[in-house]
Amino acid sequence: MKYNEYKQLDYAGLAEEVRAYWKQNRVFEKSVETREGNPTFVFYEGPPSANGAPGIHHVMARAVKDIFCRYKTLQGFQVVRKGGWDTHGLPIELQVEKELGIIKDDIGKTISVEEYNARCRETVMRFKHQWDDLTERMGYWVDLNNPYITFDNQYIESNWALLKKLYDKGYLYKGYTIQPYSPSDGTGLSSHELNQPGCYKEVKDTSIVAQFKVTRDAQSDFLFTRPTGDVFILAWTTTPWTLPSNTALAVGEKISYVQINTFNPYTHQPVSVVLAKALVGKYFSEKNKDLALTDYKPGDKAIPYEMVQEFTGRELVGLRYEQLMPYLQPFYDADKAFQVIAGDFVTTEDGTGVVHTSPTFGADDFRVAKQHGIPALTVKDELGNELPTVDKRGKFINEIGLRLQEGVQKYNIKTHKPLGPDDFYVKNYTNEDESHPDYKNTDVIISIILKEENKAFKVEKYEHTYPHSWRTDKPILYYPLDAWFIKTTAVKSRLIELNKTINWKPESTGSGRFGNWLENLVDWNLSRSRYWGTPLPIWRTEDGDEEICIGSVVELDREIERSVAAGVMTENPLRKAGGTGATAEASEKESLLDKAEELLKKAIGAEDENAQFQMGDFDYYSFDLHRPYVDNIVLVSPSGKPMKRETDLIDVWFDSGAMPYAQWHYPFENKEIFEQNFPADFIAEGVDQTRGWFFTLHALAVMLEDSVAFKNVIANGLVLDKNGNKMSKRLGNAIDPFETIGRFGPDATRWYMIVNAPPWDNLKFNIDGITEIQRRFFGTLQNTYSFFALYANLDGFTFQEAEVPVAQRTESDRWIISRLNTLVQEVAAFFDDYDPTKAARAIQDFVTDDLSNWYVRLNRKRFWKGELNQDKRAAYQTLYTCLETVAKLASPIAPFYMDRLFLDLNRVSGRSQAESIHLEFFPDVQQDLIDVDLEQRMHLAQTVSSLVHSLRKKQMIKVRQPLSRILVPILDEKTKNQLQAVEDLILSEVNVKTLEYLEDTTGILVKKIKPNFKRLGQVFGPKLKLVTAQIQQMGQEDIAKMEREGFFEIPLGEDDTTVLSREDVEILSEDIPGWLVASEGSLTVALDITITEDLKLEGMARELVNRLQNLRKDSGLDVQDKIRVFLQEGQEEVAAALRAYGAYISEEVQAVELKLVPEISDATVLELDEFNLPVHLEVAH
RNA sequence: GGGCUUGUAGCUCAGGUGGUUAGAGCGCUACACUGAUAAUGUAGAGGUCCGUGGUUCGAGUCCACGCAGGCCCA
Repeated sequence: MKYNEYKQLDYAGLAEEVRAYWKQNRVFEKSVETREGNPTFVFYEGPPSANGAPGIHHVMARAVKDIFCRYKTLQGFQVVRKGGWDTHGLPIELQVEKELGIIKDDIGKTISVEEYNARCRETVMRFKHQWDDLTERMGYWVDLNNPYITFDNQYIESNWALLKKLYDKGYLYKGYTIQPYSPSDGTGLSSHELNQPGCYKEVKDTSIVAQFKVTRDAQSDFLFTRPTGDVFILAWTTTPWTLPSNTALAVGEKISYVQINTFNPYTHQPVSVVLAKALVGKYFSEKNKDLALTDYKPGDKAIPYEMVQEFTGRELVGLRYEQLMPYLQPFYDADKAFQVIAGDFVTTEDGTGVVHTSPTFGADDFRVAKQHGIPALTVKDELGNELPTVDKRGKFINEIGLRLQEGVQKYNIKTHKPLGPDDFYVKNYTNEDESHPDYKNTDVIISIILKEENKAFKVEKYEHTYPHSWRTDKPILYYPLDAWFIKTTAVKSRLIELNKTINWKPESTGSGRFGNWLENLVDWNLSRSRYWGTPLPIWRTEDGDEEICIGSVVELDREIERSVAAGVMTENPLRKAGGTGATAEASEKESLLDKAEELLKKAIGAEDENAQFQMGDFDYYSFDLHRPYVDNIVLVSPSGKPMKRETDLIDVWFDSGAMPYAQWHYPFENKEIFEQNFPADFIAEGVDQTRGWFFTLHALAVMLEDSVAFKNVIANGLVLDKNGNKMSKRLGNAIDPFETIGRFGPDATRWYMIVNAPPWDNLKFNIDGITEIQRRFFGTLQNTYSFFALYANLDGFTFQEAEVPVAQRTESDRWIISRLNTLVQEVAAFFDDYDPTKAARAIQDFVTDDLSNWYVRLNRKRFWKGELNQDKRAAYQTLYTCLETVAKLASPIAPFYMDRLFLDLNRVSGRSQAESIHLEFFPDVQQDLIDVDLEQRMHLAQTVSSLVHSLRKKQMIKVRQPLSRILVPILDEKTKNQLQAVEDLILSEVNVKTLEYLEDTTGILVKKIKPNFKRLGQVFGPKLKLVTAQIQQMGQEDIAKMEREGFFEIPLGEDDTTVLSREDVEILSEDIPGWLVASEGSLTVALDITITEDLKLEGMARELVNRLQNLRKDSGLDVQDKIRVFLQEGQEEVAAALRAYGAYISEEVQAVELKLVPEISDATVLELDEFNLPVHLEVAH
C-alpha cells in the first residue's frame, strides 16, 4: 500500500470528497455515538433565522462554535448539538408586509390574520436549504435532522409552561411603558411606523424654563449662604403640558453647575437660580455682568446678575424641591417625589442642564424614575386602574382641567372660547381655529399661569422636529401604554452574582457591556402588538379583576371544557379535527376524531370519571396555538365572567432564551435529557446578542432554575470588508460564503478567519488573506506530506515496525519531538482557554518554521540517501508522528483537510482503527519528551547558522563553497556545552569544517558593557543617569577588571562612590580584531573566510554535483535511476576535483561511471562560474 | 449623549508584571540557493507605536483628557 501522492491539490474538491465520506460513513453521528456514556460537553445552538440568505459572518460565528465542539469530542466528551430555527418576529412580519405591499393596518382588514400568519410561516423557512447547504459545506457539525423550531406548537407550549412558572412566582405583571401614541387615531405606533417619511415635522412649540423652588434642609444649605430671594433650580421643557406631572429633576453628575443671584424677568422679584455653567451665556448677557443687583428697578431691560458659586451635579443629587404645579399628588411613594436625581442622558447641549422629569410621558424619564424609585403622577379610576394625567384622547383629566380653568379665571387669560375643565387638550386634537386672535393652546395657558406665579424664568417659541401620525398628521404623544413585564429587577442581584461565575471571552463583554446592562436593569417588557409570534397565554376578564395564565395545552383544554360547559364557547377547538387551523401536515396526520374515539374508550375504561386529557393525548399538528385561533378561545372565570386573551405576543427573545427548555419540549417530555443538558458548557454568538440572546438565556435560567444558562461564552465580533466597513448588499461589498468556500475550500477559509484575529475582534475580511493562508500554511504542510510520501513510498515505509526509542534518535529528531509535545501542550491550553486564534497561530508557526523550514530542510538527506536502516526509520517515524499529531491538533479548525491528511497516513500504517480523525483522541502530552535545554540549543544553532549565512552573504561566498572554521567566543560554560551538542548540525547547515570556541583568556575579544537597567533602576532611581554615564565610560581594561574581580567601583556625584557587582551589568563580546564577525544579542560569531586549494576543489566537486543533479532532474530521471557521466577534458580544476572527490560525486549523483573523455557526443553544456563544461549523461541499465 | 471596544511598518497582526536598539508574516527591492522548487535563504528600504498632557531615572506599556473607527443602547 502506498501513501497517496498529489500532483496538485484541489482544496475545495478535497473538502467535497471528505464531506461525502463523512456522510456515507455517518461520521458526525458516530462522533456522538462513540462517546456515549462519557462525560458530556453541553453546547447550545443559538437559532438563526432562515428568512434571509446566510452571509460570510455566519461562517465565522459557526466556525467558532464548531471548533470547540470538535475539540471536546477529541477529548472524549460527548457533544450533542441540536440545531434550531428562530422563526418568529418583526423582521419576518416586515418582510411579508413588503412582499404583499401591505402595512400593519391592513392585517385583519384586507388580509386575514390567518392568511397573514400562513404567509409568515411559509416565508420563515424560505432559505432553509441554503442554510443547510452552507452548514454542511463549511463543515459545521450540528444536528439538522431534529432541530427545534420556535413556531412549533410544542415549542410554544414549553414557552407557556415557563411563563406560567414565572407567573406563579409573581414575576409576570401588567404595567405600562412609554411608547409613541397617537391620540388622533387612538393607537400606539411602532418605531418602524415613526420612521416613515414625513412623520417628523418642523413645528414651533412653546418652551418654558421653569423655576423649581429648592427646599431648605441640611443638604441644600450650601445654596442658602447668600441668596437674594428664593433658591430655584431651572429646568427646561418643550412640552409644558407635562409639567403638572413632574415628579423629579435630572442632572448630570459630572456636569458643572452654578448658582446665580438675579431677578425674575416677568415678576421682577429677586431670585437665586441654579443651572449648568456651560449654559449661563444663554440666559445672561455678558454685558450685564457688572451691573449691581442693588441698582435694579423692576421693569429694567438689563437685568443684573451675580454668580454665587460653582459645584458639580453630584452635589445637587438628592435635593428636594416644591412641586411646581401642585394640582395632584402621587398616591404611592409620595415621599420619594420631587427630588433631584442623576440621569445619564442629561447634556448641556440646550436647555439648562437640568431635565424636567415626568415618568408618564418620557421614556428616559420613566426609566430613571424607575431606577431611583421616583413615583409617577397618576390617578386611579373607579376600577382602581392607574391612569396618567392626560387621557387617551390627548386631554387633561378633569382634576387638572379644573385647576387650569381656575388659573385662566384668576389671571384673566383671554381665550377664543370659554374653557371648561374638559377643554384642555394638550395638542390641538379638536381642530380649533388657531388663527383666532385669542386662541391659546394649553401650553401657552400653562406658561401664563407659571409667569404669574413667579415660576417661569423664560418662555419662548422653540422650533424643533416632532413626530406626527402618518395617518392624521397630528402630533403624537409619548404616552404610557399597557404592557406585560417580567420582573427581572426582582432578581437583579442574583443575575449579577451569577454572571460573575461565567467565563466571558472577551472578559470585558461580560463585566463591561453585559455587567453594566445588568447594573442598570429594568423590567423586561414582554409585550409586542404583532401577529406572528408566541401568544401571551393570559386570559382576563374585562375589568381585569380575574385572570388566568395557561401553562399547557392540557390546561387550556380543561379550561375550554369549562367554558363550553358554561355556554361561553360552543365547542372545544382542540378536540375538533382541524379546529384551530390545522397546518398542512395535519391533514396527513391521523385524524383527531380517531384520537377522540380512543380517548373516549380510555375515559370509559377508566375508573376515574374525571379522567382528563393527558400530555401525549394531543395531536399537536391538528391545531395551531398562534393567532388568530388562540384569540377565538374565550374562557370563563371562577365567578362566571368571560375571559379574553390579552392580545399581546411575547418578545421573540423569549423564544430564543427559552431554548434550553423548549428545544426538548421540557417540562412535558425529556426531563432527563434536559437535566443532562443544562446549563450549557459553551455558547458562542455575535457580540450584538449581549442584550439579546445572552441576556434572555441568563435571565430565564436565573429566574427559573437559579442557575447560569452557560458557563463559557465567546462573544464574537463582526466581519467587516477589507477596508473595515460593514458589509452590506446595498454597498456591494458583501462576500458570498458559497463562492468563497467554493474557491478556497472551507479549511483555508476557516483557518484564515480564526488565525487572523481573535474571534471577539472585528475581522477585516480580505480574500487575499485566504490565498496567503493557503500558500503559506496548507501549501507548506502539504509539501511536507508530499516529501514524506515520496520517499516513504520508495522505501516502503509503512510504520509497521516498532518505534525507534526516542532516546536513540538523532538530536534533531528529539528536538522536533520535543517541540511537538510543547505544541500539544500549548494548543490544549489555548483551546481550554477558548482562544482558538492562539492555538491556530501556534500550530501554523510549528508547521512552517520548525517542521518544514528547519527539521525537514536539515534532514532531507536522511530520507533520500541509503537503505532503510534504523536512522532512516527514525526519521520517517518522527516525521510521521509530527504530521499525524499536527493533523489532530488542527482538525477542529480545518476539519476536512486534516481528516484527509490523517486518512492518507493511516491508510498505509493502519495505526489507528478510527474511520476519521474526528473519532480519534486528542494527543497526550509526553512530558518526558519535552527537553527545554534541547529546544534552547537548537535555537542557538539556528541563530549561529543565520549569522554565518549573513557573513557569507556579505563576502559573496556561496554556501556550496566549504569554509574551514567558525569561531565563537564563549562567555559562559553553558553556552559552550549547548553549542557543542549542535555543532554538527550547524556545520552541515552552513558548510563549514570546524567550530572553534574562543575562551576568553587571551584578551583578544573586544567587549561591550551594558547597564542592567531593571536592576540598577530599582537601586539608584533618579541617580540612574549618572550611573549609566559612568558605566558607558568604562574601557576594555575596566571591563576586564570587573570580570576578574567581580565588582567595580564608580564615582557617583562629587565625592560619593558606589560599587557595582557583576549582576548590575551585562558584558558581551562585540568584536574579534582581524575577523569577520556578526552578532545577535549576546552571541557573536566569527568566520574564517580563507579558501584553501583543497576547499576550492571541494567547492568545485559540490558545484559539479549540483549541476549534475539539475541535469538528472531536467532529463526527467527517476530518483532511483543510476547513471553514467562523461565530462569534457581540459579544465584542470575539474580533473583535480574528480581526482580528489570522484567517489563523493559519484555517490551523490548515483553514477556507476564518472570519467573525463576527450570527445563528447550529444553533449549538454553545464554552466559553471568560470567556464562551461560539456557533459554527457545516460541512464545505466 | 452613555457603555464597551479597536488604533503599532504599505497590508494583517505579536508586543506578561514599565527597562533604553519596537518585532513577525505578507508585499516591495537586491542578491543567493536549487533531488521540497508555484518552495527556500540572506540583506535592505519601510515606524511622530492615533494626539496632548501627566506619573517615573525610564512609557508602545500606567493615569487623565481628547481624536478616529466599530458594536450596543438612548
